[in-house]
Amino acid sequence: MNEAFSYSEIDAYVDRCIAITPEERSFFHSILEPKTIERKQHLLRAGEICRYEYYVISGCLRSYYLDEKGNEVNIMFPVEDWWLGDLVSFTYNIPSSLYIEAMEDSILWMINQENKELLFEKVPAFERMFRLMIQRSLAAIQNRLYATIAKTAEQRYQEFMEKYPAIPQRIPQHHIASYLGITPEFLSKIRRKLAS
Amino acid sequence: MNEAFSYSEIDAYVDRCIAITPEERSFFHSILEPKTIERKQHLLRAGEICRYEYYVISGCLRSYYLDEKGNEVNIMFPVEDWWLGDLVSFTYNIPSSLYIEAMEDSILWMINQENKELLFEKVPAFERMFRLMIQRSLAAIQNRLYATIAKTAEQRYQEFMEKYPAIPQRIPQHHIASYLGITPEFLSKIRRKLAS
DNA sequence: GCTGCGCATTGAACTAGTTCAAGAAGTTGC
DNA sequence: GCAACTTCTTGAACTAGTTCAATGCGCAGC
Repeated sequence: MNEAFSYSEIDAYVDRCIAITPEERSFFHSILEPKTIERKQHLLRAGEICRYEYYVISGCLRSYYLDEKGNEVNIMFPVEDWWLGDLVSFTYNIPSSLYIEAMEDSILWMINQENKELLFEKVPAFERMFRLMIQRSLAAIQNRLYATIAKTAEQRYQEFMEKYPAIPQRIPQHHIASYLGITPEFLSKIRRKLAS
Repeated sequence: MNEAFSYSEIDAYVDRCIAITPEERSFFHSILEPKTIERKQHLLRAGEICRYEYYVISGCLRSYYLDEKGNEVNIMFPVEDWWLGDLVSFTYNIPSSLYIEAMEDSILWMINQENKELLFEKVPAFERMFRLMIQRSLAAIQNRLYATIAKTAEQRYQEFMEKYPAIPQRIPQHHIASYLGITPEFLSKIRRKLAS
């Protein structure tokens, strides 16, 4: 295996959530599979079943779906130290409605369903780690929903820039507009206004 | 304890998620505390720490927060067989930003943090049940976010009516407007248009 | 060093949704 | 049976955000 596949980042992630023994850690390592993906390639397409959950070692991706008019609607931009996948598709074995595209060449760990179950069985503490992870996702997406309902696009853009200052250097602006729920043209106008 | 506090609904909920032994079920019952609340009373207010998670045996509630302008923004309308609470406040022991108000006289089971941890320790299967519950919440709120970003208010209203046809009989229309992220006046206009 | 493409910007016309003020209708309290 | 309150509706003026078409700019390919 290539030395780019380091356990140190994901181990640090685990350690921030739960305490495990060296043996448990080895078992965890044994079920992780390495994955590389090139810029512009898709990790998942709508209609496919999401068979893995992914942890980003390095790189930057974009998950999105197509709305009824066929427009891409961006959901998140997973970067280093994030988990991604389509939880619903993964859990219930149903076709995903998401696309996941690499925005940069990216290096990931992945874990399949069967092994995830096996992990929960052997090391129940991981059930907690994944519960905490989902809980954080839930809190984040709740905040985003409330912002979308109750705040103007300008406020949402400013909050996005504060929360993810590094993303705009890695992701084209029209994708950020779609994430914010506005058109690229309107985002451009917001930026002009804020610049003055 | 009043006979209104029946275990049958919550037992059915548990059975749909996990398999447990009679002893485990008894232990689960032993940590449930009964709670009744009258219409217009608050179960939680912003600033308080949410010490319980609640399961609705009967009744109907409303969770909301106040936006920057002081407007109430409705989040959900928990009814029979739903869980509610402020997960973030409950988990991290931080002040909640939510209000929870009873829209009808309601009957609930509640479970506190300490006992929830104890439950996870004694019966790890419950860790799974709560993970599944959060996962479903996550999927639901994701759908709602995408609808809010990519669909018109009219579409969102129609989907709400399909998904929760019983709610409008229990909740005033202006609260539904706030849930949908629009003004009561505009919802009224949508209804007029759809009626014709 | 040109060609073509993806990306950001601009302006004008438009539409979805808001705000405010007023009025009607149903409900609750006493 | 009236008063007070809450809810829903309506219309007119307004604003946030969209759509469409055009322009310019940087940069990758050859």
